[in-house]
Amino acid sequence: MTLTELRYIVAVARERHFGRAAEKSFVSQPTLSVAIKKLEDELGVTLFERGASEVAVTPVGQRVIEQAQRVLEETAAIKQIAAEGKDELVGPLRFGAIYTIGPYVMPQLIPLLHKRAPTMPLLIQENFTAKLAGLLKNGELDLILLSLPFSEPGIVTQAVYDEPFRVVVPAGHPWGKKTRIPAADLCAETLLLLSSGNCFRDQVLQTCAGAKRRANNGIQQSLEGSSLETIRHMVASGVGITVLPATAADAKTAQTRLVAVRPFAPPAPSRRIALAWRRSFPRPRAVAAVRDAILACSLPGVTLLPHASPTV
Amino acid sequence: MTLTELRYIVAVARERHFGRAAEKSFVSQPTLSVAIKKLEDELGVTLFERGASEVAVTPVGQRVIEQAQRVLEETAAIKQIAAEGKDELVGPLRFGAIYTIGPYVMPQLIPLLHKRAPTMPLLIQENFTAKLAGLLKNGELDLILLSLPFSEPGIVTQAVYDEPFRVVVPAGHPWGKKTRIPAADLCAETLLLLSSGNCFRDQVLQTCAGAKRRANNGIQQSLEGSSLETIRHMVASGVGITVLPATAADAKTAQTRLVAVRPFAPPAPSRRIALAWRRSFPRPRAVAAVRDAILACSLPGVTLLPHASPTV
DNA sequence: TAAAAATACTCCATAGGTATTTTAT
DNA sequence: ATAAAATACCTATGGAGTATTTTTA
Repeated sequence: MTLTELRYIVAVARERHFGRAAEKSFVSQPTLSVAIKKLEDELGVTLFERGASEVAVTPVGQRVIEQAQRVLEETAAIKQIAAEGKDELVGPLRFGAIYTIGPYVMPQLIPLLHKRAPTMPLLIQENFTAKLAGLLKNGELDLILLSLPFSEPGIVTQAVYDEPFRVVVPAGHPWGKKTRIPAADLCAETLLLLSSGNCFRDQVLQTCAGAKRRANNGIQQSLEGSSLETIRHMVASGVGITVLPATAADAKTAQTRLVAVRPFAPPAPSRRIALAWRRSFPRPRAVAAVRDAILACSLPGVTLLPHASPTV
Repeated sequence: MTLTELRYIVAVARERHFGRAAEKSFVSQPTLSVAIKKLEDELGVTLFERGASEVAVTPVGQRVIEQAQRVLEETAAIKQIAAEGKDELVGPLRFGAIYTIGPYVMPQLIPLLHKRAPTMPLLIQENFTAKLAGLLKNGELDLILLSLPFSEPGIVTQAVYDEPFRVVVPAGHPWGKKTRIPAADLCAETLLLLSSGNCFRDQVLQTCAGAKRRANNGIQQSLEGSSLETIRHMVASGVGITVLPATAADAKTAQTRLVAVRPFAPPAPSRRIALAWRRSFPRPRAVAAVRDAILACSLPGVTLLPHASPTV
């Protein structure tokens, strides 16, 4: 049984005439006759009573044809569904970001993307890189925003922007008068850091480790804060100093006057932020839309990388 | 889009593995891959995300596959309907008989056929030959029982039995003592006949006309009765004599003692009763079942013709 | 005789197979 | 290195065509 055969019997039932039905079906009359005979043989029933100059539908034929019409309608619905799903910017996109990016990008990104792709709601989740990577791989997330380096089999990444680190000290701290802070200077200070599991923590430690090698010094102490915002509060209250990504450091908050934000002296440490998705994820245009929207956000201090190539 | 392709995507969605889905579908893995790619191209959407060692269904794919399952279910229903309609002895048979046969055959035929083919209800109708022929030709009846000769384009007839005519006279009538009545004797009598339109009336008149040619006599008078039963009542009450088919004449009724039934002298006039159906009517076994059932009825005086061939 | 469906045959598109390559783990 | 899907290529079924015959009104 084929859908074509079903279309044929419906046509004959409508026209009650093989020749006319063939015309309407854009095939020759013998094609139609043969196909219908084949279907009748397969079903083991006679669908049409062929009288000279008149074709009548048998009672079984009537029921078969009604059912055939139902099949054809449901088939048309498949095309309809596919057509609706064709636009990659339609349908929810499950989007994840690491804790140290989400709070500073999402507030700008969400309204912008909602304007650009109103039929693509974002389902957003913040978590650690490792957790997001797992969700991405098993298909519970479609796209994640994280910090490089990141490499997983089957996952494509594409850099979006570079984000320099900033030194954040309490207002009145002596460094507040310096224009640029050398990385090595940090090693002698009490640094407030995120709890382990956050990649940014490791990046800051690496920065100091790199500086340490050159300066032969060590970080004396590092208190742990649960989020960048908590850490900034801690800095504002004079507990210590910290290093924050530019988007977090430059964010305007109530504590803005209680802290001083200073850039590093070259070579300024930074992190490279990238999007990551499954190589097989079938909505490249959705990814591109998110990427373009991120690039269009005015993120303080970052260097946009609009021409970065995707990397496996 | 083909039903086979739909079966394939449903299989892959079930197995989440092309190779296993191919096995379950009894085709090779490349066959499946190619078919699914073809469908995806046709629909313009990606149905499956192929990751190494895992196949995931895309959101559109999910909806397409659910719809595909619906299509396949409806398709299975067609086979179901056909299978149910396959038995020709299932489903109503629209059956007609002329006025002069129906009342004498149906009472025996209906219960017998109900026993033999309980799933084939008879929708019965009595009428004149001409009316039944019209209904048969335009498909409002499937099968009719009538008296030959009968010839219509596209209609097949098959004789079932020969039924001799009988002379019916009031009790006490002088012919009651005769064993056999020559047809020519009728011409001098007042004959009670059916109204015109009944083929039996014409057959009786023809019988007498034939006898008349030999005997040079004419029927003096013919009163019209609306049915054979009415006519028999009229004979019983002495209004006249009549000619009835054997099944009508020999039927046991309250008037049995008030009339005498006598056979004709050879050559005994008779009528040949036949079934008629459209040449294209697709239930020959249903026709055969009715025919066999009629032959199995104990109809008084008739000569069964179990080996008569169908005639166009 | 005319009109319609069935049949005969021919052809080619394509569904399906086997062998192989590509890809990702 | 292994497992899975994709690709390449070949074959054969059968869908569709034209021409013709059969059938019936």
